[in-house]
Amino acid sequence: MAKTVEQIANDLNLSVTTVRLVLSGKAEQYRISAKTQARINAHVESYGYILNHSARSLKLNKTDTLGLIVPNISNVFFATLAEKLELRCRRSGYQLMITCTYDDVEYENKLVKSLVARNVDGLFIVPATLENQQHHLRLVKKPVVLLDRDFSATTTPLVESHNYAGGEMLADCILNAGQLPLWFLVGDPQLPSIRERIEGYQNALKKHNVVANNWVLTGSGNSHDGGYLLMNQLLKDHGKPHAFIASSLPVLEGAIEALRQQFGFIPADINIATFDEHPMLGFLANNVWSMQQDEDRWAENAFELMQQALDDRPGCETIKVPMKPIIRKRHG
Amino acid sequence: MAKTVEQIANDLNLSVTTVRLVLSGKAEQYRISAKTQARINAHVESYGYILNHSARSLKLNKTDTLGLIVPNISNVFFATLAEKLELRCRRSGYQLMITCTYDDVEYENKLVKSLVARNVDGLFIVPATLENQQHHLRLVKKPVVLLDRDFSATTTPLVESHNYAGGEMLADCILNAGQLPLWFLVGDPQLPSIRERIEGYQNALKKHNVVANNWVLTGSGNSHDGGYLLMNQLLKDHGKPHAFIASSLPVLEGAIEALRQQFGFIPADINIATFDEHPMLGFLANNVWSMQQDEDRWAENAFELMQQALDDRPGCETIKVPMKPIIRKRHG
DNA sequence: GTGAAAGCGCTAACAG
DNA sequence: CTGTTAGCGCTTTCAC
Repeated sequence: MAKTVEQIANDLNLSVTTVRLVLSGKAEQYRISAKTQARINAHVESYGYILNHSARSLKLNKTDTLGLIVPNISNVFFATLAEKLELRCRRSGYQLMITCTYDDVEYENKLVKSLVARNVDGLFIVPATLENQQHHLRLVKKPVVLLDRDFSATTTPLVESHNYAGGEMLADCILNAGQLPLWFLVGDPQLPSIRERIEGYQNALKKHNVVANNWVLTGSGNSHDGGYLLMNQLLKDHGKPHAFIASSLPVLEGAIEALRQQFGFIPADINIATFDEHPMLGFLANNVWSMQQDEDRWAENAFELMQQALDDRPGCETIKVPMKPIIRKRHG
Repeated sequence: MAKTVEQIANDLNLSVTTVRLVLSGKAEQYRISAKTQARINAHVESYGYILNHSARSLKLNKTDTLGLIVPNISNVFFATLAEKLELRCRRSGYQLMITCTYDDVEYENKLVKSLVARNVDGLFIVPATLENQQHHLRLVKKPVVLLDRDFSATTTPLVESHNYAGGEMLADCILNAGQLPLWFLVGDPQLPSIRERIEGYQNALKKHNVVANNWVLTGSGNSHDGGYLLMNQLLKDHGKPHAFIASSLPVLEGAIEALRQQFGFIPADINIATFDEHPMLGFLANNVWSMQQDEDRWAENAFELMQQALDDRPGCETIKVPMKPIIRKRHG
């Protein structure tokens, strides 16, 4: 496996320029003789050639690589988003570097630094906090597109779901089914996306002329354990709920586990709503409403914003992607 | 933001060596004067410094980056594996580059090339086929660790689950519950891992003195749709099953959907077993046995093998990681 | 049609 | 304790 252009040139007694021109498909343009082309092609055929990106990017100061920083990738939403975004980037010749912070703010800062050091051409980031976000924007001189969390205080391009409308729509669906109170189990009330969902929910209540009395239960952490604790608290204080909304799938998982543990089974008459969609929601016997986020459109929009920034056509849009309700009706 | 070491050196009227030594923490070792150190640190404090990895890797011919190629990352197992592996790599100072093939063999080859061009120090690969695997091993001169699929015909290090034992154990569990026939819905019978699971299952039947009569149903594709078609075929040919095993979660999802569609609900008396674990399996009212793969140990072992190869202590082990059964008993 | 050479930012070896 | 220099493989510019 011949390595460098120079080696090929030496082997063939040609100059690097000549070899480069045919390797980069500009043979015709510079009218390299057919014989020379053939010699070079034959050599590559037998020894191979793989361009050295490190050298290229050192020279050109670009890597054709973009970075993605998400909290974690075992979360289906982020996993799907990462996948779609990788596909979209690749379609335009970029390799996407997917990394996770594991909800560690320190780690997140380090990741940004690591990716910048690796000379990525741009960065997609789901920031954990406003402070993190500002840290990144200060540090990174390359294009940045923020995802999922609008802490505002910035003119950086951003893509998120239309959380307010989503919250309202989801609450609306389940309110139409008529059971009250409608609890809202919230994993992480600090996040702007979650706050918007809560506001949407509250507006739906208002439109239905329902007076809520502290039906929003907030806990610590957008996780299985968070949901478990929230549901146990709910059971203890108010008994079996008739209807509830979970702020995310992990929270729902925990909540369901608490129910199972309390009753020995999952009471099928509880109306359940959740943000994010997963085929396994079909495993529940209950009425289930889920609010699906459209990762395809996220990816498309996020890449479009990145492309603009890379092309030096600034733009500082915030794009809100609509969510879509999925309905699973209980039997009978 | 001062950029290069050389710039800092110029600004401060020092030489690059001096600056480098303090930047790389070797100030004490080379007894750089406290004053010089202070000047340099102050400069970095105010203007910042981020090492240029492209230049470093061009010089050292290493990138401190490892590549991971999996079929897709929206599959929980691979997502979790990727996450654990990223953590493990990072713990030893490597950045992991996670990429997906989307089950496209051409794409897989391109990815290998792309990562090699980007000069990764080593590659973790879940190969789609034997041909792919051999293609990669021929092309890649860097260390490779194979994952999940033992097409054999190689002496390359490999990590997989102990699929035979897992298949046997899972079948054993559900056979103890006593309902026959015990169907096996298989998404992708070509894969060596799946074949081993089938063999384990068959051995369990033998040990239970059960004579099976074509209870293994194979379809096309390890996917939701694959499972859906398999279950519909089963329903058509043999009516409602009493017990079945799904070869993976996507297959199970499809199978459950078919059941729901047929009966309007999921008959809770069907005994269900599946490979791979997910908290949402707890949403089912049925008896559910799942076989959990231990991603932590996968990550640990895979990195260990990689480390060995990077250190030039070859080794050509195949490591089989045990699986663990999770049992969810139906109420009452 | 082909060649020669500079330089991207870093590291390592050697020189004082 | 600090400075100088060559060179990693590529691209670009200019020269013949």
